[in-house]
Amino acid sequence: MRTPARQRLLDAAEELFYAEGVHTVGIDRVIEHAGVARGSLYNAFGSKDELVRAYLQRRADRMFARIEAAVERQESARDRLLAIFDAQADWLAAPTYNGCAFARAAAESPPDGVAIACSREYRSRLIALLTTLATEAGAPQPADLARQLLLLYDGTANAGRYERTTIAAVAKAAASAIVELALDPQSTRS
Amino acid sequence: MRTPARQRLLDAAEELFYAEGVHTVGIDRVIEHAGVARGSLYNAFGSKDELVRAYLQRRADRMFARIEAAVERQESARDRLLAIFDAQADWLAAPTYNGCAFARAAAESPPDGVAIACSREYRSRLIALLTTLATEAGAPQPADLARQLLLLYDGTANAGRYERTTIAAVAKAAASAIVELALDPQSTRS
DNA sequence: CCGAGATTAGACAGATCGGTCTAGTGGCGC
DNA sequence: GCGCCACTAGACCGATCTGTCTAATCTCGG
Repeated sequence: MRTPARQRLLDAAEELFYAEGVHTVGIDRVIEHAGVARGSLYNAFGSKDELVRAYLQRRADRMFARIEAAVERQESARDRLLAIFDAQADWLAAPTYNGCAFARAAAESPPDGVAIACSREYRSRLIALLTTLATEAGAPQPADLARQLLLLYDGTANAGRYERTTIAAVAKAAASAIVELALDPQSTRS
Repeated sequence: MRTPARQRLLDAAEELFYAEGVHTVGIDRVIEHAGVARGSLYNAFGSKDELVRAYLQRRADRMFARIEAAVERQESARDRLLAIFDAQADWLAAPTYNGCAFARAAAESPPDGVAIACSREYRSRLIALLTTLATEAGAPQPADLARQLLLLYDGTANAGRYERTTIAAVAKAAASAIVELALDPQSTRS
């Protein structure tokens, strides 16, 4: 156990912050749940803000990796463009799902807070990925298609807080319709 | 000025809560901005939670009224179904727009908090309205279409916090595509 | 074996929070 | 004119928050 403190703190922070909100969960809750002393937190991160930043960045990396894995799992350009909704469906199926971590953290954050910055970065990464996939799928206006799909992705994450049973299927159906019309505006549906 | 206190409190609460977040803004900020004594707030509302509830309910009523007005402004069933995005475009155009008040308040709220309850109610009202409009438009599965459109509505409200310039047009285009395919699955696009 | 750095428990400070209470003031109906 | 009620200003309370500090303990490299 050479460096368990920082790791355990991150795990505890992610669990509590995501489940209950960044603002609601205090330092004491985090260190108690991590089984770590108060000083260790400030030694490792310096402030709560930095802990929040580390939590969001690690989560962004993990989510992005899973999205990319879902993309790689598909072969056709069209399926790859829709793969982000497969990853999202997995998250929605988890019993601990509680909406988009970034959207929720950003909602609590002042406009210049760390959560807003992390959300912006995550969003731009998603837009970049979706735009690339849309281009590869031959969309006439890949940037617009990417933004449309991101809207759906955002909305699904939010709606998932209220009903989690069938919303993923609804989202994917809507995404398919958008992609369909963007790629084959003139043809009939299969 | 027979009853200005409650009114001024609600106005101040809406302004501050929406701009900066329910949790961030304390009682002192609200009463200072309203120019009202501390006791008046507790005389009128009893607690901060009740002030939040009153704020969200009044906002829900106003937003819903404007959505319905936008619906009435349209004649064709298809345009009425899309009218909610016209109302949203108006909100997005306001310089003070800061995302969906309900989603943001809910993000700060514990699962059993008032904000979650208010959000649920607002969402169900929207779903009911959209389902009715989808039925009138002749959608084969009006409930699914309504949920798809609500996803887009949610996502647009969230994305509007980050880019407000052209997102409304992107959302309406996506909504049009969804409606198009839901109502005329076989025909070609106009 | 010993010393440096990480870690521990916990007291402590300063600020802010929601909420209560009191005393005084204003206007309006009767 | 008088009483009633809303309102005001502000002190006050207990809880909670982030962050600092101290002193003891543990671990591990040299």
